[in-house]
Parts: sequence; C-alpha cells; structure tokens
Amino acid sequence: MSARRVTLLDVARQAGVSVTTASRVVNDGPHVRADVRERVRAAVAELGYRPNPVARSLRRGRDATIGVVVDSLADIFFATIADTVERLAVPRGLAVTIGSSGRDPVREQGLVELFLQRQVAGLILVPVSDSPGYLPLLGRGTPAVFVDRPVDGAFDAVIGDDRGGARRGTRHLLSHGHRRIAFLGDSTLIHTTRARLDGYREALAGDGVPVADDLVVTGCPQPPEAAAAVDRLLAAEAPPTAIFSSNMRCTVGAVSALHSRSRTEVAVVGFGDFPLADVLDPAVTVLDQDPAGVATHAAQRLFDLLDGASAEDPATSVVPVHLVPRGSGELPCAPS
Amino acid sequence: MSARRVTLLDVARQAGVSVTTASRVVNDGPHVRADVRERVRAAVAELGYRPNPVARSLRRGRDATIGVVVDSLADIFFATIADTVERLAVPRGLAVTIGSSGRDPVREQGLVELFLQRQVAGLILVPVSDSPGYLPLLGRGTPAVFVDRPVDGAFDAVIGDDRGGARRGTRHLLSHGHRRIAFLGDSTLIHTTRARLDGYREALAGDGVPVADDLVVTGCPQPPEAAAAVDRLLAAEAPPTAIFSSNMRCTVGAVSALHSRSRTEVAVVGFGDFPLADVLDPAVTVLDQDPAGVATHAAQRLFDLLDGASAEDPATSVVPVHLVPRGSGELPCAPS
DNA sequence: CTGAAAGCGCTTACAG
DNA sequence: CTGAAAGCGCTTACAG
Repeated sequence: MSARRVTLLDVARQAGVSVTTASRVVNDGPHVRADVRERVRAAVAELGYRPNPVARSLRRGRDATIGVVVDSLADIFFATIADTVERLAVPRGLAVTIGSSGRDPVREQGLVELFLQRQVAGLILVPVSDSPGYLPLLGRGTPAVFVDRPVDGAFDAVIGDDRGGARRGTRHLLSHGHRRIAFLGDSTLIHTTRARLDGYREALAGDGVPVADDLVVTGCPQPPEAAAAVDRLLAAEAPPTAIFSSNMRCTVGAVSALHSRSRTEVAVVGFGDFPLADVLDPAVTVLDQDPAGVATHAAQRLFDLLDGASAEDPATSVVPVHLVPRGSGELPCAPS
Repeated sequence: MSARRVTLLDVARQAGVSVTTASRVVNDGPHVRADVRERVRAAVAELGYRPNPVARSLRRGRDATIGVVVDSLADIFFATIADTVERLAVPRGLAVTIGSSGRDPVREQGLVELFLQRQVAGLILVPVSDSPGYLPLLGRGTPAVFVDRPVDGAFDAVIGDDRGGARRGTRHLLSHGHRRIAFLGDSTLIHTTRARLDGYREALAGDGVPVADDLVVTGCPQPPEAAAAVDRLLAAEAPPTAIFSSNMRCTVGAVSALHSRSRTEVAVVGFGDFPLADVLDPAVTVLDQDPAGVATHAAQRLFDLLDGASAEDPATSVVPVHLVPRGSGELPCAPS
C-alpha cells in the first residue's frame, strides 16, 4: 500500500523517453520536440510525479531553501520578519528554515554553519554582533542579506534609521519641555542600541542639554530588567520626567513599571511599535520601524541575488522610521 | 580560494581507510578497531569534515528536519509554538522548516506536500480544519503531531482544554452577576471556536441562563472584525454586560473597542494570554493556555516517535488551562 | 573488523 | 532533438 515514490525514471518509461529528456521537460529545458514534451507532461500528470528536492539539491549543490536566523521567534518584531520572509519565499518555490540565536553568538554561528552545510540558496540574518565569526564563510558563495543590524565589511543589509529615529524621538520629548530624559536600552554590543544612543545624544546636544550619565541605562535585554531599571530611575534623587526607550522590549517593561507605580505622567517615546500600544492609557508614542517593510526589502534583495543579480556592490539600505504620536510622548514636563 | 567542500572520501584517504569505514566512524557505528577509529577521528578534525546533510538525506530517504505549519508567525501565539519547537529541535540536530497557512486549507495542503516531498523526519501541524486533505498522506510514513486543534481520525495531538476552559471562564463571569454575556469568536470552521462555544453554552445552561443568539458572534478572524462586532453589540437594544472572548485576537479587538468607546466597565474574560494584558486598565482576565507548554508536549511526542516509539496508539493530550484573574473579569454586573 | 560496490533520484556535459 | 553515462556525497547490504 505504501505507494513507492514516483521517480523520474517512471515518468521516462511511461513516456517512452530517456530520463535525460524527461528531466529536460520537467525543468522546462530547451531542445525537446513539442510532441515529446507533451507525452512527458502527460506521464507526469498521470503518475502524479513530483521531483525529489533532496536529489535535486544534491546534484545541483544548492537547496531551494532559504535560511533565516533571528534573535527569537517569540519576539513579535522578529516573528514579523520571519513571517514576511516566509510568505514571500514560499510562492517562489523556496522553503524557509529558521533558527533563533537567543542573542547568543555561539548559537548564531552554529545555525549559520548548519544552514551552509545544508547548502541553502540564501540567508536572511539578524546578526548579534557587528562581526560574526561566520562572515568569512559567506564570501563568494551563499548570498546573504542582513536585517535590522549591519555587519562590518561589504555585505548587503537592510536596517531602520536608528540614529535618525532616535534623534527624532528624543527631540519630540525635548519639544514638550523635557530636559531630564532617560535612555533605556539593551546591551551596547548590539548595533541598534549604540546607533539609537547616538541619536539620543545628538538630539540632547542639539538643544544644549547635557547628557546625564545616570539617566542612560543599557543592558536591559527583556521587559523585567527594563521595568526594574525604571523603578530605580524613578526612585533616584533627580528622576527623569521622560523616557526614551530604544526598543520594544524595554518599552513594554517601562510602561509596565510606570503603570504599576501609577507614574503614568512620565512621558514615554519608544523605538518600535507594538500591539496594544494604542490601547494603553496613555497610548504609547512610538517610532514605527515597519519590520514587515524592512523584511520585504531584504527578501527582495535576496531574491534578486538568487536570480543572478551582481553581488559586486553590496549596500546597506536604510528604511525610514516614523513617529507615531499617541499621547505618552506628548505629556508635558511635570512641574517639579 | 573557494575551498572545495571536504568529503568523506578525503577523510578516508587521509586516514588510510575506505569510505565505508570512515562512514562507520562518523556515524558512531560498531565494528571498528579502536586505533582505526582514532585515525579517522583525527582526519575528521584535521580536515574539518562535516557530513553533507543533503547526501545523507538522499541516501537515507529521510531528512533531519522537522516541518512546522502554523496559521501565521505574525501571531504571537503561533510564533511561540514555532519558537518552542525550534529551540527543542536544534539541539537534537534537527533543522526546522516552517510554513504559515494563513488559515487557508489550500496553502496548508501545499506546505505539507512540500515538506513530505522534502522527506522531513516529522511534522508539527496546526490544522485549519478537522479533516485536512493531506491526512491520507500521513498514514504509515512521516510521524506527525497536531497542535492546538485535533483532526478526525487516529492521530497524535496536543491541545488545550478548550471546552473546560471556556466553561470556567464563562462561569467566572456568571459568578460576578452577569447574565448577558456575549461570545466572541473566529470562524466556527475552526475546532477551538466550536469547542469553546460549547463550553460557553454549557456554563450558561448550568446556571439556567438561556443562550441569546444575538450575543453569540463568530467569524471574527482579526482584531478589527472583533472590535466592530463589539461596537455592534454595545449599540444593540439589549447589550451585553460582559464579553467572553474565545481567542486572543478577538480579545485584543474587544478591548480596543471598549477602550475607544470608554466602556471599560464591561467585563471581559479572554481565552489566551497576551503581552500587556496585565498593564491595561482594567487588566485583562484571561484563560492561559500555555502555548509553550503545549508545544513542548507536542515536540516531545514527536521526538519519541522519531526515536522509534510505537505510533500504534496515537492519542490526544489535553493540557489544562488556567484562569488568571486580573480585573476585567471581576467587574460586577453594572446596574442597568 | 574492513572494503568494494551499488544505489538514493536527479542533472548535465558529452556524443550523436 | 535525444540519450547513455557519469557523478553529487553519502550509507548499507554483502563478502571476506
């Protein structure tokens, strides 16, 4: 009963041709007489033949799969990136293999090596650091496009306007009278944290506001750490009147802390939009970095490379970031 | 420069043995003299040999990959399932290929067929309907475990206690004095919607409360539709005083609608926890179905099957669901 | 314990 | 336009 898999040889026999010819028809190759082509097509249909992707990959030395590595699929930001890539890849006949690095360079390296072993056609990567150890493996082989964070060297990347966005968001708070604006972020090993911190500093400098070191908190990977940091900031001698949160996880933590302390008069602008941001009270003002748009860009670039586009001049595309005022970022500086 | 891939033959030559022996060592096979084993190991290390998974898959007729199909990775519930499976699979040497069905049976079917073509070792599936067309393809071949929704027939599945949870949640609202409790859900083609609707009805019946058809709204796939439905319910002649929302997307939509209409006195219990549910005001009472736990269960069952566990008696495991009271579900029935 | 050889299912020069 | 044959890199009966 366990119907043996239908092979190209079966098709060839049924059509009365060689496997070579059958292969040519299946792959829409040239040099096949119309009537022969028809016979083979009929055999394919009749037998329900589907090429074995594994055999094909072995022979071609390339698998019709694209490998995706993100920090974590449980984070809606990265999940959206993966979702977007998958939705664009499948209709093109590309499978999507996914890995989560957990923001661990070792895991990231292992995943990329695994994907390379498997001879994926291309890679979409969110690198943990600026110079991942696998970079040398990428030269001249498997096209790769980095997303959200660039790497050192000549590689394709699609990222958001981190510095510009952070500058914009911080200025927005300044324009509402705030002078003591805290910066909340993840590890500075991560490119986006540094770029956004730069933007924050530029904005303050532009208004002649000194950067108070005690207001800059980095190293918060998840909401709980960010919430704890906000608790500390609020309890300090000279607490901030506003918070610029440099990523979604920090924003969620910050907002939680403010709500649980009933300190929602503290202004907040967060980098990265998130579900329910508009339902909270006050609704949260964010810089929307459009992860789906970024991922679409990156996938498109990868597809172009797979289709033979020159990889000669890799470039970093910067996608603009939009300020979405919703309330929390427009709170005035409370008189102290 | 493009260092040719190191093959098993290279290892064999280097160690002065046949590829057969080299293969045995690489696969920890028996019948190899200790010193030979050592020589081969040394060669592997020296050359940096890594087996080609594609060749291996072709030969074995089985790929060390597990295929996962979910509704959408952009939905945190399904993303958590995918994330959990991936995190458990990779350390076991299994790659994870993912597909999103978009709740479209045709896409779902295409993905499963693709995965089967690729000879994945196993499947983790969230089926759109109760009897997907690919079910016959699963008999006696590739182990599969269904998640969140069961299918007709003898298959392994891990699901939440939908009916029991819904009964519990509805009773909770009844216990706070509500009698006009709306039911909000996705399409009734989806198993969980039906099971939860059953639980809702049972709870009402248990208290002798008639089910008012005008309070039962299904067919809301996303938050906007749910929000619109809530708008309509509130505007009706006899509006509900409480809402039982049967999934996270509906809950988000419902909560948005209540907030934007300033009708947050309406009680809400939602099936499925979600980020920020505890930060909203009122915080949202939910039935937590623990997607990570469900996925862990399912992955474990799949790994057991891959390790040779008997697939003779497939079973549906039901994971309990916990009520998390946070405020919205404990609002009293407003005097009308 | 070890190896020569076949074969997984396909693609692709190479001839004709 | 068509086909015989080699080969992608591995695993696995089969002999010895």
